[in-house]
Amino acid sequence: MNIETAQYLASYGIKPSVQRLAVMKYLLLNPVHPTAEHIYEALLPSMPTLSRTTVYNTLSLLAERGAILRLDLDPRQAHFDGNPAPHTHYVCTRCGAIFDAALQDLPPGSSPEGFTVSSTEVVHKGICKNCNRSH
Amino acid sequence: MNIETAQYLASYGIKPSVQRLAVMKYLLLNPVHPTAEHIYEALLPSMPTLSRTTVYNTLSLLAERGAILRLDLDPRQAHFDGNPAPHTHYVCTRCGAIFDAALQDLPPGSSPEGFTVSSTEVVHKGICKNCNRSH
DNA sequence: ACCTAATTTTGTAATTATTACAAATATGAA
DNA sequence: TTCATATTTGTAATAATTACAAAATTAGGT
Repeated sequence: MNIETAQYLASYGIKPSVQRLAVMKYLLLNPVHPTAEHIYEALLPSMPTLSRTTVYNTLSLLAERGAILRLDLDPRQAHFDGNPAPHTHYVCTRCGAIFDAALQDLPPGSSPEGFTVSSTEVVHKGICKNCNRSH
Repeated sequence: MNIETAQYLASYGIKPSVQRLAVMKYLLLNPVHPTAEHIYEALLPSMPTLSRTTVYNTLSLLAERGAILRLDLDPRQAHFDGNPAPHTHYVCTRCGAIFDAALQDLPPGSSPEGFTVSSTEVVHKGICKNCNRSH
């Protein structure tokens, strides 16, 4: 598993380290779009010397190289997604739950002239099943 | 103009005040997706007693009632859009410029079961014409 | 116009996510 | 091992936003 993760990182030109592997592995195994703080707290028990700064640095590096996505789903803090393939997100504005869905092919948009698109994010906000039920 | 703006606010169930009219008018006249700080600094010269808190409160109220949009385009701070109709945004990751475009009809997405969508945001990130030119 | 109640604004202080930075540690090549 | 480089750590700074209470404004009833 570590070897696989190391290969995955290598495919994005990222040198492995204990911390980088842990963060990447956490994102792959927990597809809940966690925040930096969430990841830090989850890893701390098994890596007591881990620093918050390392988590932030690592997430920035991973996102920069395209191994993960940094999602602006929430004005308060960034969420991260171990699946770098573009896809659609459904965000419950009541409980904060985040659901994935396949990204439908968007109709060709009329981008501003000369604009080169590098990534596309589609976010649907609303109320999830659970929150709908408990009116 | 103030009367029109007041009517506009009223149509969203918002009582007018000097500050609310100023913020709303600023957003309508300056469709550049400003931040709260940007609006505060722009209005300050003509309203020296204006408080930052009022700008934040007003923007929250306007967004809550649907008179404006709060956009999560940028992890650092929220941007606001005086046009509450859903539309697509193109964000230049080099210079920060934001362009509008009509929202293409999205193909019917497979929302998670029981999820009620209330708003949809489509953001394309990339490099704008100007930044492309100055390689 | 006046009084009172309710709403809105103001200013300061707190909160919170994130970044800057320098020292400490770990890694890899020679 | 030794030296140079890359990475991690911890603390302090930054910056957007919110909490909150006091001051000011507004609206309705007399």
